[in-house]
Amino acid sequence: MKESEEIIKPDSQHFIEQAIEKDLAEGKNGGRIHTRFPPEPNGYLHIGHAKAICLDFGMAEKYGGRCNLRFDDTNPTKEDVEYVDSIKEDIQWLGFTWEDREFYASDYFGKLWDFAVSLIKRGLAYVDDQSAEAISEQKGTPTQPGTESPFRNRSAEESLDLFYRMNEGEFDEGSRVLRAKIDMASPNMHMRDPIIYRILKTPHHRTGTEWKVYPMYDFAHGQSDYFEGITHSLCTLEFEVHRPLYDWFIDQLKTDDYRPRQIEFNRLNLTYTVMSKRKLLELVRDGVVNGWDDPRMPTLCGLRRRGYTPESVKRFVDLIGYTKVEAINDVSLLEYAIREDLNRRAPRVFGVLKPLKVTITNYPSDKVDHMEIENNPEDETHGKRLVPFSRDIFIEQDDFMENPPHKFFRLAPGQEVRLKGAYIIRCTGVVKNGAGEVTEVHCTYDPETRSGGPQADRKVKGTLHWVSAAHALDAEIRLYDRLFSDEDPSGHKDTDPREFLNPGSLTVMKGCKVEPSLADAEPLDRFQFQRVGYFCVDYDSRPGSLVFNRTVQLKDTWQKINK
RNA sequence: UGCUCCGUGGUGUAAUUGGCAACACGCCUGACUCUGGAUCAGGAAAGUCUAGGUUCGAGCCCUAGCGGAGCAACCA
Repeated sequence: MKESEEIIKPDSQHFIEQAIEKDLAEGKNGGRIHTRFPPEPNGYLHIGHAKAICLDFGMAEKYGGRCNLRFDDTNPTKEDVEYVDSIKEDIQWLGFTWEDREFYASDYFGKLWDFAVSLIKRGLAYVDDQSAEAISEQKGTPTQPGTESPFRNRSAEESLDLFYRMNEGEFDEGSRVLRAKIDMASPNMHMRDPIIYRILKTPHHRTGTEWKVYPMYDFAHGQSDYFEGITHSLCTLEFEVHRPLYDWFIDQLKTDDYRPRQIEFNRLNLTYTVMSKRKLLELVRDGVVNGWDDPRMPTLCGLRRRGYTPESVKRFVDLIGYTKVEAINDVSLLEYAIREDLNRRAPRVFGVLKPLKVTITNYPSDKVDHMEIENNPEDETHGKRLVPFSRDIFIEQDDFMENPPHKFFRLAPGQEVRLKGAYIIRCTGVVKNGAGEVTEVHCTYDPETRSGGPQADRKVKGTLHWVSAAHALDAEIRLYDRLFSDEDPSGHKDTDPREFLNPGSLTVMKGCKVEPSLADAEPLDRFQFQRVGYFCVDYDSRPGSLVFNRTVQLKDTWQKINK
């Protein structure tokens, strides 16, 4: 009688949700929630960015707010429109939208300039004429305070004049910078009169040659947040020490109660790969992989080409959570996420990677039958398809052994197996080549055992996938393994991650045989090759020369037993 | 010899905010199965980095230590 008392325990909240709810409860920022995803357009997005994207857009969604897309394009020497487009594509692929809120830090160059001018006038910024080396030396070290620049106390008028001339192109790159005047003795290195503007004469991908000075990250990020009305600026842990500076600039800028708040969370690390843009760029540049979208890459375009679904990526991100602990997440959890998703939605088909010819000696040579086979045993609404069956078929080489070990449930001389969706066959003999290798297997079939037939329920140990030799389509199948053989390739101080590159990360299989229903498969179509794994049609695939990528193997108990 | 952050099964996270350490992945058993997949049932696995303290009671609060990470680009 107490059914209604069942305890509905809300999902536990991570620390950022807790912080947001506390801000909401305290009535901060008028109850508004506004986040932003701020990539620098200098590379392709990877799964670590997906973690940030899911948080930024996810928090906005959950609390009825908005999330802006903002390109952090303050360094024209590294950035390019090529990246802008790919970033937008990847965010959309994940299923998030920024609607019309596509912004650029470069949109604010004017406002940022005005703010810098204001700081100079208030005696809070100055132009420093020293070299990068001199400034760096005066900065001190984490354990020693810095010393003040000889230009630190020059007049606001002089700094202002110089700052204007810097932007007119009068001075060379590196000859002068604008610095915030804070505290050269601060225990926080970032507060030791940080450089906020530098001279850069490379044209900017959006503003061209309009500017000769560009704001540094620290001078652009918080202020951009402020200009956009961002309430929660979520970023990764390494920016923790930047937060006092973020707050310092906001303090100089704010005019009322509104203020954006930076909160840091742990970056995503995955086992057996590298995640820094720099290292990924090197792999691409040096041809270690075939581009940013190589299916072995942890980039979103790589995962997409590999056959990952956006849902599986989001599910994975959801599983790992957000904390402040620097963790390394197991790729096998990612693989679990894609298997879970594809198990539910991927149509089953037959694909034979290493074909072994089987002749069913008592099956008429001119007969072709069509077997009706379910597309997905998990969900009968996926319907059925017809698969041609004939006297000559291919099975997987691994599914036959002349001298099988104990517990080998597959085909062997004298043994019976079921051909999935067709008949039970018995091996009656083998044909060998000169080297003594089995090149063909002879079997007989039992017509009574046809699926749905009178003897269909007869138990046999194994069920094999197969394709009719005359009807099968040739395919190239690319098998992928981990790019690195070490769990944490960048975790070794004195060893280049490349020392751990896995030479077998790509295996190209040619002459594979797949069932004819795959003739019209298009790039990115996903299938389960039954008993083998999940596969996805590659961009290189053409009608008549199909190419598949293996997304992930099926769990394979037999393989495990054999180890 | 500084500052900031972080230490919970193998891994990633929880713990009603001071009240019986839980969940997922992985692993092991068994059942079922026309995928050695999936599914279902069960199991092993941490006593919360260490030492003190506060408290009736500490994973949670305090102190000290140990360990790890980040911080000295005119990168973000």
